[in-house]
Amino acid sequence: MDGRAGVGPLEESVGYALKQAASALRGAMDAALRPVDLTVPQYSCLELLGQRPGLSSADLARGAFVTRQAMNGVLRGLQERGLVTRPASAPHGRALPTELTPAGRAALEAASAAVRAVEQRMLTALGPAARLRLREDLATCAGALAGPGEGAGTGEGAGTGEGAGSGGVSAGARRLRPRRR
Amino acid sequence: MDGRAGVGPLEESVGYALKQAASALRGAMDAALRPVDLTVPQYSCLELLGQRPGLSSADLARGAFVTRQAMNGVLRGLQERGLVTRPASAPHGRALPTELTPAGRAALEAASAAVRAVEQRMLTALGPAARLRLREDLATCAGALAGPGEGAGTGEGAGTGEGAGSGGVSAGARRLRPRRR
DNA sequence: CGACGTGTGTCAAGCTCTTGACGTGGACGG
DNA sequence: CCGTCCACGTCAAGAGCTTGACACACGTCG
Repeated sequence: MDGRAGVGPLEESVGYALKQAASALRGAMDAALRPVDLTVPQYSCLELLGQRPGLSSADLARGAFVTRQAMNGVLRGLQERGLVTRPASAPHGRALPTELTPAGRAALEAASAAVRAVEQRMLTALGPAARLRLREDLATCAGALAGPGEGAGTGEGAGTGEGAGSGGVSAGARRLRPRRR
Repeated sequence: MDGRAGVGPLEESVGYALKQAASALRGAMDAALRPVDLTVPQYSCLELLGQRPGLSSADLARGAFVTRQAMNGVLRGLQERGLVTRPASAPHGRALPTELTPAGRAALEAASAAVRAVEQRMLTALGPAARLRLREDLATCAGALAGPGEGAGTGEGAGTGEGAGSGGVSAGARRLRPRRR
């Protein structure tokens, strides 16, 4: 550990800072969710279902930034625990609308409180305006990265307004497996 | 997929936006690094070594936000490919200082260009001031999350200044699994 | 001088997630 | 009316990472 190498370009990279913050957030969330016996994907799933009941497995997967298979496994585990319910037959297409059970809602409430505390701690040094701007900038970055990779929606992506919502979870969440063809 | 459920609190959460941006960035980086036959951890390792030669495996692990074992596996693969060199015996402690080979430096150059392009695309809608502020805010968030596991107070400095550098990689890169005992 | 704590490298095991491919049900478009 | 395309769900396999535990070296303190 010599005193060489001050701050390199690494610390100047936004991507590195993003990875660092995401890693720290994930670790803190994992630690906070451990007492509730929930992993981060499981919590994401519950939170998604709490705010948008009736989502399908694929929608949840996109919302939690994992693959459909992973979300299916998570969903299966939650279902075995009695936290979510899925009808055996699809009412409309092939999508099975998932919903929270009372137990699931209770678990979500506890987990959400813990996660909210973590997020507050993360943002403790930032003012309200800075938080809002940070959120918007992150969404902008994600939107800018989602578009040109394959050629989906090109129009927006830069504005502060997130014009999503009509679809399942968020229009900007199409990554992680689209596979151009 | 009916047109229900506008934008929920999910879109208002900074943590969610952070996860979204990190996921998009990782996907884009993975796609950009595929032609070079490098994974994201491998690239992180090379980039770290390129900017701070002589780092040990543990230092690299902290810098890439993975465990020592994972970084050791990455390092082994890179060493087999002839991209990095590690002395068989430790000169000082037990730490083996790793360095880049010419081939590794060449691979790093190509990969770094691809990653830089991705980062530029990600930040295409943000001005220089916004980028700098985003980077600082992210570092602040990571710092605020790194310190207090659950015991320390909330009043952590976490200013914009990153007073790290003398040690391995960055002082803010706390352990991935401290596990107090 | 010897004991302790810290940090590092390594082995082994387990798990989760990703990648790849398949079959099926609905929605267009000819 | 039928063919094509797209989306959802599922199975199987593989790789990657994390967890847990061990042995060794250095610095420090009693």
